Amino acid sequence: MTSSSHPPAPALAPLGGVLHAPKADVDIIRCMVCDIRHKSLCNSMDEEGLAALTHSSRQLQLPPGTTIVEEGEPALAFFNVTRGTVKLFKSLPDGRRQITGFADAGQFLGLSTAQTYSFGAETVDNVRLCRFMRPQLEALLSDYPKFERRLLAAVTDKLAEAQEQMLLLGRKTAREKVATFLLDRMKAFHLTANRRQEAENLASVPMTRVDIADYLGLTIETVSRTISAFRRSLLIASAENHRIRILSATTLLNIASGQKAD
Amino acid sequence: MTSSSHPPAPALAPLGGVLHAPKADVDIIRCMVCDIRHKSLCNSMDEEGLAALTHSSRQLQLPPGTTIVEEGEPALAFFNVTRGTVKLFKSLPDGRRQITGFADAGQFLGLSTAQTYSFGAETVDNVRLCRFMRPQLEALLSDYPKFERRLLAAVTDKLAEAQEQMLLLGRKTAREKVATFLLDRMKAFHLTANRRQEAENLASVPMTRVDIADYLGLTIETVSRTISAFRRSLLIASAENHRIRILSATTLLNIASGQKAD
DNA sequence: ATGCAACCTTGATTTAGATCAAGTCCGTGC
DNA sequence: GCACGGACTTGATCTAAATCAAGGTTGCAT
Repeated sequence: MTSSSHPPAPALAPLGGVLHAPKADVDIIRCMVCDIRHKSLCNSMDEEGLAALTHSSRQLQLPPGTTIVEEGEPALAFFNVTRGTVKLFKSLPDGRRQITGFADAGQFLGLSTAQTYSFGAETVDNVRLCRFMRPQLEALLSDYPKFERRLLAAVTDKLAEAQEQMLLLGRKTAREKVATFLLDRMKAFHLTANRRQEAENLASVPMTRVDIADYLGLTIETVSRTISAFRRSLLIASAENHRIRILSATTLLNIASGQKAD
Repeated sequence: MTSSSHPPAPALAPLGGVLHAPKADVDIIRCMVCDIRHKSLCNSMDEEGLAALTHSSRQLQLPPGTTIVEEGEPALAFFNVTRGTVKLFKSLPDGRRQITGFADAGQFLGLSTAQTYSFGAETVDNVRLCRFMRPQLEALLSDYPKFERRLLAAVTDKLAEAQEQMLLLGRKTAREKVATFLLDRMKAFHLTANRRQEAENLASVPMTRVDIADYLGLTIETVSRTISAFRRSLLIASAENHRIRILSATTLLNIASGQKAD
């Protein structure tokens, strides 16, 4: 079994990275002009609610490899990703790591009922996110029932996703895992991209092979070999900017769901 | 990789199994006298709320192997388990199955934002549960903010559990998986048991080896061999009534968390 | 433009756990 | 009390993916 060690843990910025000095008169309408608002929790808010959201949060911009949440640290804040991709993970004492999910723009992270976070979170690429301190978040939940209901729905969806991922980790082959991953990254790109993609069938893969392996419960070598095999079979092709072009989504879908077809 | 086939699917009772003809005058205080109320969502309710819960739900009693929820069927109801153990699972078209969790007394199941259930659920042993139809559940959420907040917390906890299980499935060895499972079943038994256990260190294991294997992402043979090895090492011993006695919880804990100690 | 470092790919070999194959145990009905 | 069937155990063998081991790419800093 694998024992992927921690990444080099680059300069844990203490989350001070507030975006361009939040001039009150600019920041007051932040949520109202947010371009991914409609794809996030925030779409449950009316104008007044959006003002409250803006007040309750700070916007942060963080470079790749920044720690957002540290496993075991006090769970003080809740985050909404508005740009880029965040990885969530859990680790064993000896360094083995499981990435439990990637949060792309529009996704939240940081919920916890315990005093401390049971998981870690780190930026994959350049990330922008809104941080809500816990008391503020709780006030919002109480003041805006629609927001609370929306959060309940969002967590319920995350749970369904987690169950899907358990099926993948427990019962799929390496080939099936990688095919599933590529299709998921294509879906994520479709949801995330603003402009109707010049070319649809693209998947955004900003994470390294190590991250993919730790997400799929494989080693980097197996991930690399499997992707190479898909490329050789002309199911996918590389594209610029950490993108992969999906040449045959239907075939990948068959593979992902366990039909041995190819 | 495994290909555990479906269990014999015994006589899918159409969920008519209402407990002893619900005489209105008995059923009206059902929730008030419920002995596991304090261990469930329902502990968020005051007296009035409990009456509302009783009104909004029906109590069912189901024998082992009964289907509660069928993957892909309309998500019409939400359930609270009050007795026994339910297994939740997802399947691949070829029959491979992943059990995503066991719901013991006090746990809920059946939440979904989609029109249909993305998972199946089946009784493991004799199960008693309360069924809430979706419209009734939604009314409760709106009428009792504390209940909604409690549900949000419960789903958040389930998500944390799911992440822990992903770590197990993706990165733990067979030995570590089985040790983790046994400890979890001990915790579950402590939470569930009413009388302070005559002897503490017992784990309740009502499910078959097939279920355990499908939960841990292993085969029944590997589960069996690993349990035998633990027994030989005197870490555990069999007990009556589908119970296992944990002889060295600390050693199991070390194994479960990846220290190679024994 | 060059050299380094991180990341990725490919090949050879090993191994943990799957698969195949008998049994054994245990509870239930006759 | 016996035999049938389902659940479990144990052993022998196989294999998918891990591990070990080189290279090859790429992008950035000098």
